Amino acid sequence: MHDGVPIGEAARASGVKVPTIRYYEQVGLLPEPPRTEGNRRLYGGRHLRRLAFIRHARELGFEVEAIRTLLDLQDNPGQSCSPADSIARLRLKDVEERIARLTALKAELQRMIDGCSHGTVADCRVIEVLADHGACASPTHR
Amino acid sequence: MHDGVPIGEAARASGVKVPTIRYYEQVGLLPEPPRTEGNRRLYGGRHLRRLAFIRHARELGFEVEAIRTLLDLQDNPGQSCSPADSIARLRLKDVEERIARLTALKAELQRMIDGCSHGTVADCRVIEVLADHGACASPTHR
DNA sequence: GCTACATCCTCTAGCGACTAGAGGAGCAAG
DNA sequence: CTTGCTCCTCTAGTCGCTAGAGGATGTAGC
Repeated sequence: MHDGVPIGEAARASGVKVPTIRYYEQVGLLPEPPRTEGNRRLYGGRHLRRLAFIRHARELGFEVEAIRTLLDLQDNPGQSCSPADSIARLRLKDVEERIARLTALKAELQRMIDGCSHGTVADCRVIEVLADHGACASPTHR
Repeated sequence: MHDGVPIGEAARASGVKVPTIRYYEQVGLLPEPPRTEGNRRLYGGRHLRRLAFIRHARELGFEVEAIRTLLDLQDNPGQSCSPADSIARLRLKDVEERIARLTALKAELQRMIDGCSHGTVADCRVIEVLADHGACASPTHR
């Protein structure tokens, strides 16, 4: 029965950097852990699990505000999960939109690069396309 | 022969917001235009073309620093275009990586959402997957 | 006990690319 | 001459951290 691990070990265990952990505490995602006599944070299993949750959610691109809501839901498991569901759906929609935009960008960049004759800037396709949107395939990127 | 348009019209013409145009001037992407007696900026064709260039480059996701280089190149058209080429290639690589990551995320989010039984949080798949990375298909997202 | 060194603490400031807002001046139309 | 729009400068805020200063605490070896 020990009373917890220091922040450095929590960082190693979770893959979240030490200052980031303190930042999560500061913005209220992670509750303040107990401290040692010497004022050092001691993280127990509950904190470590919450930290893992946060990290995973951040990896999936959820914003801090969304994670706050998701954590609230996790704390009250009797509620309907539809808020969680809709947060995830919104996130999915966002990801899909990004993919679509980036795919269009990719095509445009590829066209730019493929058309480059490796001469001087004067007849560089990259510069030309940037200067003249009309020379661009997709008028609606971004 | 007129001497230029005010910033609001430049904004409408370019699709760049007024404060953003001023910001570009501040960080040195857009040269300071002449002013009227009443101290208002007046943009001529040269400025508007440069603004369009910047906008298009930003839409393609180039960073301000990269755009600075690209504009320098455009100003000296006798040089080799290989710096422009390599900036564009780096950008393409970045876009490709993002697409790959987002595609993995999309799959994970989809799985989450599809598994959601729309009951309570207690057995919500969304919350569960976030809490337990082991339940996640791709351990290497992001 | 003493020294070295790692780890921890708080606090402030910086990143990129804007965006928002305060507080005021200029200008065109009625 | 007033209304209402556009414009000006300036500062501060956004997001999610990250870096660094300056100091306290903890641990291992001698």
